[in-house]
Amino acid sequence: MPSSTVENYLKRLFIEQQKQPGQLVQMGHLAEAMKVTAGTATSMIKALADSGLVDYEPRNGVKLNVQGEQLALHVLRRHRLIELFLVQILGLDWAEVHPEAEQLEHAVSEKVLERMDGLLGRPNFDPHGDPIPSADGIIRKQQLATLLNCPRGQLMKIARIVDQDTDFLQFLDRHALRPGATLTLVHLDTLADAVTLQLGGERTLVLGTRAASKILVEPA
Amino acid sequence: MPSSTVENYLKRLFIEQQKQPGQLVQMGHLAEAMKVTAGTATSMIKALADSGLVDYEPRNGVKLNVQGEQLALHVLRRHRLIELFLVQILGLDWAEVHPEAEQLEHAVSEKVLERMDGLLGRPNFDPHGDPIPSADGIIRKQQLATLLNCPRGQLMKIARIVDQDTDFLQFLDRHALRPGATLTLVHLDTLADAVTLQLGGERTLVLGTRAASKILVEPA
DNA sequence: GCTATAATTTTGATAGGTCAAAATAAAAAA
DNA sequence: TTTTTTATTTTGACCTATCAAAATTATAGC
Ligand SMILES: [Mn+2]
Ligand SMILES: [Mn+2]
Ligand SMILES: [Mn+2]
Ligand SMILES: [Mn+2]
Repeated sequence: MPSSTVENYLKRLFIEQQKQPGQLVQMGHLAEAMKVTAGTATSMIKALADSGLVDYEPRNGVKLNVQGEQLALHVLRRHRLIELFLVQILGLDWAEVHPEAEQLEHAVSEKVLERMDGLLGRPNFDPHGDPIPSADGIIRKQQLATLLNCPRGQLMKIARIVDQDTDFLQFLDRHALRPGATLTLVHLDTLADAVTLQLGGERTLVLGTRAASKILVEPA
Repeated sequence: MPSSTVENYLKRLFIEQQKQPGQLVQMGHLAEAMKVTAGTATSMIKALADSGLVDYEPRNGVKLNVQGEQLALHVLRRHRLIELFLVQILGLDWAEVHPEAEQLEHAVSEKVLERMDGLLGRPNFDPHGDPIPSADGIIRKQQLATLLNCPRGQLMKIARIVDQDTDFLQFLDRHALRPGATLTLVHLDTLADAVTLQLGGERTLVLGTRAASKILVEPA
């Protein structure tokens, strides 16, 4: 049985790998993401390599192998199902479920997870629009535009938010920018580094490109 | 924040203390209950004493102090509320929720617990009939008879089962012996070390005194 | 009161995770 | 091609939790 530390590393590796497909994850990058020192990351990765969960190229980087990826997807499934459960069944705020799920994902058994899944009606997406891997470890990868590269002047629907920071999510929530909400990209000003959005009614909102790139949309 | 190991020791101390009120819990007894060696228990208890959670008399035994007891009650509350949640909301079997709760009790936040409590309607008892401590750490102590010392020939209601072993609980369940069920103590045979029970209908059941003493009842 | 026995505590080790600081290797700059 | 900078790995330590085995009490028996 993998420890929760191991589960966290695997999950993190999967997520970082997806951001730069094909490439190895650098030690420094991993250490930063896990909030540990580089030396700690190195020794952990060596242990994971010994357990046959990752391919490690010293001084080069690391990637999940097939077995590690399956495990990571399993943890990710638990995390995301739990998030949805907390929102749908217990009525927690979607902006604050991430840290809760971060703990619970290591404590929930297969049996309990299966019940949650059933109760939720075998959902495909979590409250942030992140896809939920299937029980057999398959994840649908979506091809979504960001608010920076989506068509201008066209009504779009928010599909996913790729940031788990509670304060950021609460900010979005205050402007009703949640998965499912619709909006239009009015203007992208590269010099000002900002986008102008048309929300419901007359409301207009200006976001910096950093923030805008975290909002993934699809045609409404 | 106490580690889950610390939480488990405190909970165990509380439960063992209740079995022999007033007395100190012996190291050997604690070690046995925690399934660790005596040396491990000793060093853990010394650590708990240093953290100001228990009163430790070397060579004599240990007991929770006020602070430790509050913490223990808090863990017990989490454990029991979770058990009820698993049965009522997720539909798990009451015979198998204990080990699940044993993990979840360390991962559930106050916020999540509060939602569970609300959803369950502020319950007072868990699926085994164990009382659930209140949020401010008060536990009602019940004065219940066992199937060994309850009045004979009188209809009794099962109030509580004081054993968490899944196989034993499933055995009870097969005979419909669950909290809330009614039955009559027909005969207690001290020589045969057994009791004869009258269940619903014509059904009769003979239990050894060891098993019978784990079934707590009250007048129906 | 002395001895055998049982319970408890100590000691020395190990495993998992972590950090700070030193050593090393690779990449970039000069 | 050297030198400097940056990233990675190693080393030495520490903390929590655990065990096995040795040392130390207490307790009971005689
Ligand atoms: Mn986690
Ligand atoms: Mn999510
Ligand atoms: Mn526990
Ligand atoms: Mn219970």
